[in-house]
Amino acid sequence: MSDSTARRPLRADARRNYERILAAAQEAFAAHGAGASLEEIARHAGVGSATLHRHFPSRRSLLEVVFHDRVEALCARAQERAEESEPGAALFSWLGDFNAYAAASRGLAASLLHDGRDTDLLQQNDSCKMMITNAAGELLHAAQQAGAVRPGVHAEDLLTLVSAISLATEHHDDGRAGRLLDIAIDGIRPHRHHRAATNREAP
Amino acid sequence: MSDSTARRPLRADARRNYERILAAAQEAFAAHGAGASLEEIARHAGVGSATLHRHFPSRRSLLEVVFHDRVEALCARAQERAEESEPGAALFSWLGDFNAYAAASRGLAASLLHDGRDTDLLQQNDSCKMMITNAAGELLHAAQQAGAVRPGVHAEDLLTLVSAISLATEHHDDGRAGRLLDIAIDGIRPHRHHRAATNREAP
DNA sequence: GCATCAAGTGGGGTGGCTCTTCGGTTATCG
DNA sequence: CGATAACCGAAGAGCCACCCCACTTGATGC
Repeated sequence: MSDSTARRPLRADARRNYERILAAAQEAFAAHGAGASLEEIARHAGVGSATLHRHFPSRRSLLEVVFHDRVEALCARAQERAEESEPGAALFSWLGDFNAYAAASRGLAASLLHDGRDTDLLQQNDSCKMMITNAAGELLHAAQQAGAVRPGVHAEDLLTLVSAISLATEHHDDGRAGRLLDIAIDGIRPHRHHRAATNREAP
Repeated sequence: MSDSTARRPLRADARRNYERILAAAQEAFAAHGAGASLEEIARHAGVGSATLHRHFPSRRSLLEVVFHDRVEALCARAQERAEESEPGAALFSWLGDFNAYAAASRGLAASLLHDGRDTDLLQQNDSCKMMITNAAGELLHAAQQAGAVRPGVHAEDLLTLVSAISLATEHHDDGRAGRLLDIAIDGIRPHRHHRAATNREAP
């Protein structure tokens, strides 16, 4: 194994500041979204902005750590869903979980879509995105095996879609997110025969 | 009718600057998205930033005018689609048009989702959003009448969904936008009888 | 205990952004 | 051609992310 988490014991005050920044960031992102002021976070944590930038070289790296625990819980939830339901239902209800998590912690969806322009070239450490993609991928694969989802759909596409929905509905308090998610879920269900081109069923 | 377009003849140099700013903005938004620097736009237009802010009090108002022509064309396209195809096909192909337009002019999708936080309270002049919502609404209504789209879907929801897809896929050059759009379209189609839970069609 | 010193810190600087103010310029009209 | 109101942009206020460097402090060996 690599020594990624404990490269060097990290001095006590440094660790303390690290945690303070994290707490302040969690609060700020929840209150003002993923674009919250980093300087404000540093101020609220009682450290200089230089300290924040040393611990977290980019806004993205901060988001990554802040959301890590939550993402881990979400992935664990995927496991539970897989065990307690049949594949199709497991995937669909987990997508609901995802949406709920994204709504509860603003900025998560934006962070997952990650616009690419932030870190420009280094994109190896987007562990959150990878964790979720993997979790979604397993549920999706099982659902496809069971015939509850049609084969053409890929995990990344699905994740992009629900992230996009969560991001777009972040500011609407009506049930829009749920309705759009339902549309998306119906959209990945298998086609039932595609009967004829035009249907002329009079209601 | 009101005198909205010609309240007062507008001095010649003012009109000239107005057009220059618009041209520079079009270019900048296309190059850097809806968040492009206003100062950079002013610089590139050869005017002071004060002039830009006088003509366009908010970023949103600038986006509105820049995209107005394009949006008008898109709405006209909706009319054409309605006349040349049956209702369902008209809506679905127009959604493709929408996506193509959004991809061609970056920032349009972001502008339509408009996050709300920009102008905060005054939202009466989002004419672009209204024009598109109306155009989509007509196509949608016709499609629902014809039974090609299920009744529960609302125009605003549909617009939010496709805007979200366009925005999320803005940075991906693979066919992701098209695939997600297909999912969305399948998602608004009427359920076909809901026959049994699992289908067992052997191909 | 205490001296040593690298790891860690934050004040302050740089440059960029949005948006406003205000004295000077200029198109327009009598 | 002169008056005047419309129009202009340089300069500045108040944000922001990010960086440099002299100073502080926790860890460690004696």
